[in-house]
This record gives sequence, structure tokens and C-alpha cells, in this order.
Amino acid sequence: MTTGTQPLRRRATVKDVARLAGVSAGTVSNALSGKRPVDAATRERITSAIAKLGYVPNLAARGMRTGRAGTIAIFSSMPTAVAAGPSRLGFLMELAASAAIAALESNVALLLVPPIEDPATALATIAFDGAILVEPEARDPFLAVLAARGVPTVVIGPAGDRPPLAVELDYKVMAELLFDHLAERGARRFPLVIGESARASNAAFREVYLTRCAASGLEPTVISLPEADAERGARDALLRHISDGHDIDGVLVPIDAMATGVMQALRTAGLGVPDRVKVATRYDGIRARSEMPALTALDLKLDRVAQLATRMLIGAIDGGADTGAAQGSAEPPAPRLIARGSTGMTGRTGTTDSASRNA
Amino acid sequence: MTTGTQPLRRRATVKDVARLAGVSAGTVSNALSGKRPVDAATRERITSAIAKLGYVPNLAARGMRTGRAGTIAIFSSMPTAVAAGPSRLGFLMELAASAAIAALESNVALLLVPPIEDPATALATIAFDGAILVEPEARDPFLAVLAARGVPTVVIGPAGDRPPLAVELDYKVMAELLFDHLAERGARRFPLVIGESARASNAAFREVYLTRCAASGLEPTVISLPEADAERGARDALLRHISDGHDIDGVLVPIDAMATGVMQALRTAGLGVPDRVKVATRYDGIRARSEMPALTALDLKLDRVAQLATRMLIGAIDGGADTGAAQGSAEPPAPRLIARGSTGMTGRTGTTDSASRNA
DNA sequence: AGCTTGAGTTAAATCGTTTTAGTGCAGACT
DNA sequence: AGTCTGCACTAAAACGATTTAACTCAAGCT
Repeated sequence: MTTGTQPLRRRATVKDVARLAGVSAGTVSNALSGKRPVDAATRERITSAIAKLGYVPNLAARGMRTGRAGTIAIFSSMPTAVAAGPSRLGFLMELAASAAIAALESNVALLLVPPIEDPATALATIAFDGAILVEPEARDPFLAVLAARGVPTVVIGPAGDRPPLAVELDYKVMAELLFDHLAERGARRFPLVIGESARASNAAFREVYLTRCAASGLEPTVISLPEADAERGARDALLRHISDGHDIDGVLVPIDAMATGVMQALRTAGLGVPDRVKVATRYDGIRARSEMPALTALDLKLDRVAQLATRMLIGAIDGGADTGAAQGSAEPPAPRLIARGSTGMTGRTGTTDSASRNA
Repeated sequence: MTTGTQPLRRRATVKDVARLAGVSAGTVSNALSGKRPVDAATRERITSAIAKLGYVPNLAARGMRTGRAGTIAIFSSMPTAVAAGPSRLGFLMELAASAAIAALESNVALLLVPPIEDPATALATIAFDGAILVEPEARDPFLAVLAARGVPTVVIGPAGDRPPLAVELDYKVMAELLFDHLAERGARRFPLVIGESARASNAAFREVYLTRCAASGLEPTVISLPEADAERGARDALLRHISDGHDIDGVLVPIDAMATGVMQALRTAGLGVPDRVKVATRYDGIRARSEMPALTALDLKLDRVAQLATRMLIGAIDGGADTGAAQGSAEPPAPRLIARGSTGMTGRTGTTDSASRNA
């Protein structure tokens, strides 16, 4: 009982378009891609045929022919990215969201690859042209598999030994910004509370901290903790430090979960922030912003970082597939200090919540 | 001057495998998919050939033949998901992360689709077999496009007029849990601070709040605010409410950004939480957890919700592609109250970081 | 003995696009 | 007049998998 003219709706193909426009399939393809010139009148007929038929290209077929999947994947190798809680997730997801936007601008979709035990599985299961790897570990299993398979890869974080493309986050500059700000705000005895793992960022913070302390004649105290259970760990460690009789007037605590713990410890110990103790952290996530008072942190410009990484990757995919010389690393935008209440800065710099007066 | 035996590395295909194993391509395919029986010995030769050649199937080719892209997309239609800040993003990303894991279990990858102006673009640019749509609006443009194109879609949130598949978040139950908890904790004059938009969740909270107030003989006060600039808006509105002479002993404030604002207002007004005022919110994100004291909230079990949605979607893709009868909605796991310091509960109920003890 | 059934296999068709190798044709240069 | 060049286009050949149709052989049933 259908009207008869309807040929039982099959998805229109390039051939249907070609027939309706009175040209060959190849010409339709050229009109669409612009790879070869097509007469204006012809193009006109083609586009109207496309509209009439509601033609949408079959991306799988295109992909097979071109060898492109039209996707890039973003990995975080942290085995426990999810278990590590919303904070770690926040960092990754902030990157992912911006990368997704940047990718779409180049007609590329972003695949979110969950942390899995077996990296090889992902590669056999998921089609993608390139990968963004967020803060890989020392000898990262994902990186190994990706390299072995020859997948173009951009690392966000430290550029390891044999670096693929990388957006190098400059942990030293971050450390310096925070250290100098604390010093400038008058802190003289501020421990560094940091993760004990061998991550590049931990190392950089340690190094800068020790160097700067030596240069300024300050006594360094490094409190190293496991990254797992960071919040409670930092709280307990700092409480112990204080009750051991150490007198502090600041804390440099890059990892935001630890910063939350530090703030709890300070409250418990009755040390007012910022009057008695100044606190500064690195990642300006929700934790930093919703502390009372809000924490001085860094604007890492993750949106720009993700954008940069995405563009590098897409460039590498398009251009240097064979050009092995496509090695290189880009400098991300410089981080910027966001001075907030936790170092005694009230103000217009950050969010609105300076109303943090302890009743 | 290569060693000669190396035939200039081309990616191995199913034909190469077949040749080496001494069978036909079809048999290799059957061995891989298990769709048809293959002799054990033959299978053995095939798998070893695969290993020897390092064969990885070309997913684009497979996809073209099978008509499957092997991906699902997750959308949030909120035009401003990113601009709305990390909090809103947190909700979406928590879902996305779990969905990605669930999808991978079925050998499906998750595409993160950024919010874009023109929904049609995404469909022409990105290949996916189905979509998860997070909390669509009343007449959502994405939903319209997806439906028009016949893409299987699962909605997380309210099931609209003509529902596709949906995981219905039960906003009423959420509202009841929170309302009843506040009442049980002794609050008698607690306003509802809520978004003014027509979102289903706002409506449900209003309705439950008014009904429950009437039933318990409490005087209702609804403070409606624009969702944009929620934090500051809630703070200012509540301060005004208080300085107007209203005496309150609780706040029901489902939206977590508003809850942050409410807490600021209470601190400014010198009203202690939980002694003078009890506060409860809905989404147990970082905001709720890192407030001082931590906020009583709901465990929405978003991981299970995402998992459920993903499985429903994959089921619909596999099974009911033509079966138009594949309509239906699933009930998500019931939300659970996480009582915390903001309603005077200290405790073991929630996450590990409940250590919010006021010194 | 005759018939069906199922396992195991293969050659060939197929999916929908892009690319290759030509084909005319017009104009510009020697 | 002859040769080139570039435009606009076409027919046919990939791309690499899965699926179909067909075939053989052995076993099970009546």
C-alpha cells in the first residue's frame, strides 16, 4: 500500500546521486572532495541531487578506500584513572572535551578509550588514525604498543626517552611560578607535599623546590606520599609533621587531591589560611576553586594544550605518515598564576568566590 | 640493501593469512568470527599464521561489509556544556567514562561528540551505530536529527513525548529522598533553591517539594534562579532571602553549583552548617564532596546508569535494528542517600573522604 | 538403498567509496 | 600544421573484509 514511487528506502549511494545528476560516480566524488575541478553547472546539479536524495556518504567505505578511520583516540594510561576519582578524571576530561572540539573542526571524531589492562586489545578492536596519550608513565605500555604499530601519537606531558610528538608540559615553570609566589607572599618555611612515584612532574617539582630553597637559604622539607588515597594521606602526613613540632607558614602541594587533605589538616590544627599559612597548588580544578578559601593555582590552559595536541596529531596523520622526520615537540602556552585567597590574595583574578570570611 | 625476504612491509590482509595457512579467505573470516564451524586443526594453523604475520583486521573494510561502524556516540545537547563549567562537565564525563568501559566490553568504542551548533554536521562527519543522549531538552535538536536518520538512540534522563529507548532517571525519588532526609534531621523551614528552566528535573523537584510540604504542614518557599551563573546567583538570592528576615533551618538545593553558592551565603550570614542550617544537594560530584562540611547528596550510581544505557543501546543496535518494537525504557538503579556533615551526619556512609570533621 | 542433515570448505559476489588511466576537446604555443 | 597543456569527465579497478551459493563427504535415519 505504499505510494509506489518509493523504492523501499535504501540509503542513497554515490551512484544514485550520479545517476540523478547525469554524471559518473567519480565526478560526484570529486565534487564532494574538491580534489579535482568540476564544472560549476555540474556541481550544481550534483549538490541538488544530493539534497533531493538525502545522500550521506558511507564513511566506512570511504575509510576503507582512503585508509583513514576519521577518528583519533585519547588514552590515559593511568590504570586507575576512574578509580583515582573524579579529580584525576577531571584533568583528563577537561583535555578530552577540548580535544573533541578541536578534532571535530578537522572532521575527525574523538574516541574515548578507557584504561584497560591489555593495550593490544584496544588496537585490534578500535579503529583510529592517531592517538593522544595523557601523561604516560616512565615506560608506558600503551606507548610501546602504539609505537610498534606505527600509529602517530602525541604525548601530553613529559617527552620520554624516544619521544614521539609531544606537547611538553613544563613542570619546572609551574613549580617556579608557585614557589616564587609563596616566597613573595612571605612564606619562609613551607614544605613540599608531593607524590612519591617517579612521574616526571613529581621529579620536576622536587628539583625546583630544592634548588630554589638552596638559592634563597630556606630549609627544604619534602613530604613524599603515595598517590593512592592522596587526600587522606596528605592530611595525616601534614598533621604528623605539625604535631612533630615543625612550624610552617606555607605549603606547596601540587596535586590537588593532596591539597584538599592539606587544607583539612590545617583546619584541624587551627592554622588559619592564609593568615598563618599560605597554600598553593597546581591544577585549577574544582577542588582548588571550591576550597575555603579558594586555592591559588595555575591556569594550565588545558583547552589550548588539548587543541595544540590535536592539531599536531592531525597534522602528523595528514602529512608525515611516511615522513619519519615528523618528530618534534611543541611548547604549550605558558601557565599563568591564579592568585587566590589561600595566599592572601582576594580578588578579581579568579572566580567570584572571595566571600570567604570565616565567621 | 634490505635482506630481500622482507616484501617491503605492507599491512597483512586476510588473504595473506589464508595463503600462509593454506585455506581460503572465507575460512579465515569464519575462524575469526566463529560464525561458522572451522576444524580445530585448521583453526590452529590460522591463528598461528595470524600471529606470524601480525595480522590485524582492517576495521573499515569490515565495517563497510557489515554496515557497522563499531562505535557509539555520546552527546550532550547542552549548548554550553563546556562553558557551563567543570561541574556540568563532571556529570557528563562521569557518564562518558563508564559508558566507554561498558562499550569496550562489547568491542565498541565510544565517541565523544562535543556540543555543536549544527547537529546534522556530526552525523555527516562521524560514523557511529547508535547514540547516547544525556539529559536532552524539551524538544531537543539532536534527538530530532537522530530520530529522522533512524539512528538507535538511548536517552539518559527524562523520556520525552515520543520516547526512544531511555534510562529514566527518577527525579521524584531523588527529591523525596532529600526532602525526607532534611525533615527527618529536624529541618522545618527549608527553601527549595532550584533552576528556573523547564527541565524535567526542576519540575519534579518543585512538585515533590510542594506536595511534601503540604502533607507535612510546612510552609513552602521556592527560590527559582537562572541556571547560568548558578553559583553567584544562588549565593545572592539566599543572602537576600535571609536578610529579608526569613528564618531558615535548612536548604534543599539540588544543583551542585547552586549548593556551593548557598554554602557561601550561609557562611557570610554566619549561619553554621549543620548546627543552624542543614543542606542537601543532588549530584555527588567534587563540589559536594569538597565542601566544608561535605554535603549530603545522592549516589546516583552513574556508572551503573551509563552501563545500562550502553548495553541497551548495543542491544538495540544488534537486535532491533528493524524491530521498531524495540521501544522501551529501563529503570536505573535506585539512588541512595549519602548522609554527610551538612546534615549533621558524620560517617562511614559515603566515600573514604568523609573525614570532614570540624575541629 | 535412498534421503536428509550437517560439518567443513571454497570461489565469487558484494559493500560504497576513491583513484587510476584514459578520452575528447579547446585553446596556446612553436 | 603539429604538438602540448589543462579541463571536465568517464569507466573500471582497487580497497579488505564478510557473506552467499555451491560443493564434498560422512553420518544418521527410514
